[in-house]
Amino acid sequence: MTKKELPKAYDFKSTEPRIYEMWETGGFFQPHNDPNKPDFDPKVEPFIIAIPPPNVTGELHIGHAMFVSVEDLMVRYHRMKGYSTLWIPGSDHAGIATQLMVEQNLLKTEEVTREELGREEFLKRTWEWKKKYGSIITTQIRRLGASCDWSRERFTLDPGLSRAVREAFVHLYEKGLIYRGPRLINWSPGLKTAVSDLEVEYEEEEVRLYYFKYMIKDSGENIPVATIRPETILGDTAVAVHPDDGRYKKFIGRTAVVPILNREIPVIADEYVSMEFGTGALKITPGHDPNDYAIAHKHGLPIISMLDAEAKVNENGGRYKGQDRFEARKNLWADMKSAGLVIKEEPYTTTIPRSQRGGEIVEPMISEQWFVTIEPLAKAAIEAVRDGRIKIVPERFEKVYFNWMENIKDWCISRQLWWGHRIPVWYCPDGHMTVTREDPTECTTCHSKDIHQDEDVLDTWFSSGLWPFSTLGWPDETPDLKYFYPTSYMETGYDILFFWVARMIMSGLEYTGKVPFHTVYLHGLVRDEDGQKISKTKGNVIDPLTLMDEFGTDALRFNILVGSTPGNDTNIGPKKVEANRNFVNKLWNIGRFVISAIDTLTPPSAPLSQIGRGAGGEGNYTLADSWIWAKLQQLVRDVERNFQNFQYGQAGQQLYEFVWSDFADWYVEIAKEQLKNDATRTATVKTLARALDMSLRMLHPFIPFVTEEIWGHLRNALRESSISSLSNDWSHALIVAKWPEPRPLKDWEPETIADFELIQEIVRAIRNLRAEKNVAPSKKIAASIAAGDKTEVLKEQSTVIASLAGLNEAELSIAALLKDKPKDSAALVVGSVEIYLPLAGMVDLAGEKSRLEKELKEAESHIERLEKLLASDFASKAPAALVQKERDKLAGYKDTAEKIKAQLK
RNA sequence: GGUCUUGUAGUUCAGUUGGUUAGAACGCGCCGUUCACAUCGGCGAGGUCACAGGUUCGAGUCCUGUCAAGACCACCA
Repeated sequence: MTKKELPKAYDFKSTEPRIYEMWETGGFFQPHNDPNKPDFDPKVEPFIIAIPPPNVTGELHIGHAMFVSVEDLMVRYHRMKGYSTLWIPGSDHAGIATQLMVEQNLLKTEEVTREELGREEFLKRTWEWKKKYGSIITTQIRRLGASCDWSRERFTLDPGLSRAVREAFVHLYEKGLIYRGPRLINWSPGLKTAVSDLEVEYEEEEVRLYYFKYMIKDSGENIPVATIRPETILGDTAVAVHPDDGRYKKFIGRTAVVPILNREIPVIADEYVSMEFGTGALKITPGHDPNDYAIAHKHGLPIISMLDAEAKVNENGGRYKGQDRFEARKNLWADMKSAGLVIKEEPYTTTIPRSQRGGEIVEPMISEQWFVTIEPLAKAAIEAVRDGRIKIVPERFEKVYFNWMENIKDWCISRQLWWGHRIPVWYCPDGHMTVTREDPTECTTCHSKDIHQDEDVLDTWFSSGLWPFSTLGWPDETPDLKYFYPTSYMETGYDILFFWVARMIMSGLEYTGKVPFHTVYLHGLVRDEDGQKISKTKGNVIDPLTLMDEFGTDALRFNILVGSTPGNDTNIGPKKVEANRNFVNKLWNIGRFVISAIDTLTPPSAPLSQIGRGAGGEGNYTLADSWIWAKLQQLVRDVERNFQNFQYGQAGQQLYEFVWSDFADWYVEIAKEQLKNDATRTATVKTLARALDMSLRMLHPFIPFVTEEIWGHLRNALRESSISSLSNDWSHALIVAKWPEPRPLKDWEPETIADFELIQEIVRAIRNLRAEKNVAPSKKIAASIAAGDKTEVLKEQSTVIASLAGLNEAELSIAALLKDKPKDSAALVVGSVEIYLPLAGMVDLAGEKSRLEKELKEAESHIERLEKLLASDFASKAPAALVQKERDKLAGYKDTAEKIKAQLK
């Protein structure tokens, strides 16, 4: 193999597709322990996530990037940990969304409506549409690096999943938990279908409140009533007042007259009516208002529907028949005005129900629909979270979950659409219902062959609710279902906790008897760079594809994953992604450096002594080698802890800081010196390689492409080198490499870190002074250091100190004590170490005294603070180790202060 | 009306069970490019952790209240 020069900048454009192809064709996305294969081992622990299925005709948006990034991170982590890992992908038929899209397209291209086309032909066209555009979203999800097992891809309208839907429906029906009947539901006039309570959004809007007179029959008296929907007067069946209301008591039991229609309706008393609000009297329209509906039931009032499917007034509306609801509102009000029934109208702010999909105002209407009796299902679902079988992360959403579940209402599952699972109920002319798992040929009650299927389809969420098990083969006891169910994590946005998560829990428990997953992880929503909610009208839409084109997938993923916490919203924007692109490039260049060090490694000319600790156990390791190794062990422990606590952002942050601040800024710089030296070269290369290797492993779930690419180069370089024995885990791709396991803290680690930190402080202090005094970075200067008991450590590190601080090593003297205080020098005190830089002739030393005085003042303020602290109850009540730490600090500051004072003399 | 979240540097955010000099990124100022990386390096400025109480030896962190921003649920016509 020839050594290729790696480019200076990481080329994600050519790398990403190549790496993904390698993973996918290499079979790395499939569980290594496949229950369908003969060598299956049931003892290996599975880890599985079912993807939140995107809409089949949708296009990638930032929300997809969010969940794909988080789930891919979880999946890659567990895969590297050795779990038999499966991320099962798929898409959702998305009834309303898809049907609307196809309808609109038909109208535009062929100028036909779906009604003109007919149900069968329309469905044929929709399937064609799905075939044509359904792969766009999955291609785009691949671009994000998703390591899903595409061989197990599912679609909610697949035969298998449709069978699951059928089974679920029949199961509920047979159990008596599904019923059909006329009920007051939310009707979307534009879509001409019922929608569930969840699909209605309430928004505060400025409307008008209309006051008018309800005339009492055979008298000149009236009851004033207010409404925001005057057209519903046409459907009134009562006027209600509070039983104790002195103003209206006398009218209770009398008859009121509906304006214009002159229908006679009773005046009733009900405590629901608030005396304080409005006029204190309420018109009752049971056919078009949920509260009125309840009152009508209580009082046995008739229920009148006065709107048709398109929200036009029907035959019950007299002369307004055929008019649109808003037109009728205007006309009826005008007529009432002429009739002298109008009192006034005024502006009013209230919440208006609008369709989540179409945005139009939803009308409560009486309609024949299918419902699921939800209470028993909800009870079991509440229990599962309460007793800990399901854990929700972050925990606070459990409260939200309980609150919703405890107040849940029956679920309207029928939709007047064509694209979806048709309700598996057949009717015969006598009205018998046949509900079976297989399509029937006759009525099961009267054996009539003249049967027809219900026209409606099921709510899309009915099938999505089965997703964790329907994708695994349920209702069949497939090997996948047996091994992988219940699934592990359910990862999704908190915005669909009710829509989807709650329903999966109810369905899972009801149909499989098991929880569908043991952990729910809820991520936040994506906001723009300034924390603003993303919306098309604001024009701040963030296109993940553009960001990936410009900065690469890894950069986008890192932005999404780092700096966010579970359940909290995350900000994303070009600036941030750019910063992460820089990190990816930094990592790439560390990789280039390490690889070139390996490639140019020559064996030492003489045998080496064995000192120090580091990447390969005992060896010829320097302080820096041991230090970076100790830091790396600490990092492994921190990252592991954060992963266990779902603190992925924190883990990513720590990795970022380690790579850039510790590894690149310090260790790599020192390694440059150590590589020049025969005695330290081999251990340095080993350390470089191992530190890079472990960083790549831990970063892989965050930024899979660049880590895989560097790792491949690193592996190749090591294979050809004399240190190929460094790790036994180099045979496969990084995606299946072993996750670094944390080791307990070793005794030598804290001291090593402390010693190295002293070196860092000395270097920083010198750099600082140089910058302050404007000493040119290229200018090598001399230095004398009085190091006290740190003399030995510092002497060992003299080359390092000299190279990092820009000193001339030949003119660097380190001793426990300096016989003579160098003249005309700038003095620095770092802890107990004194540093003299003879800058006379180069810079003006006049400011030295005041600089030292400033530092003395600072040290003294610390001394004062710590003495106070140690004199307080802290000394007696705080843990001893902590007190000792503060005592040590105090001693350090005192030492520093003494030394500065000596300088000032 | 109920529940919840957030309030930390100019901006956007981290800050794990309370531990005593509060961090990052971007931005800003100064200096620097043969030596892995200008998609870079060095140095620096910038915060009374919204406010007021309380618990504690000790509070950005826990409790109570206030203010501000936001979310969700439920809603009186």
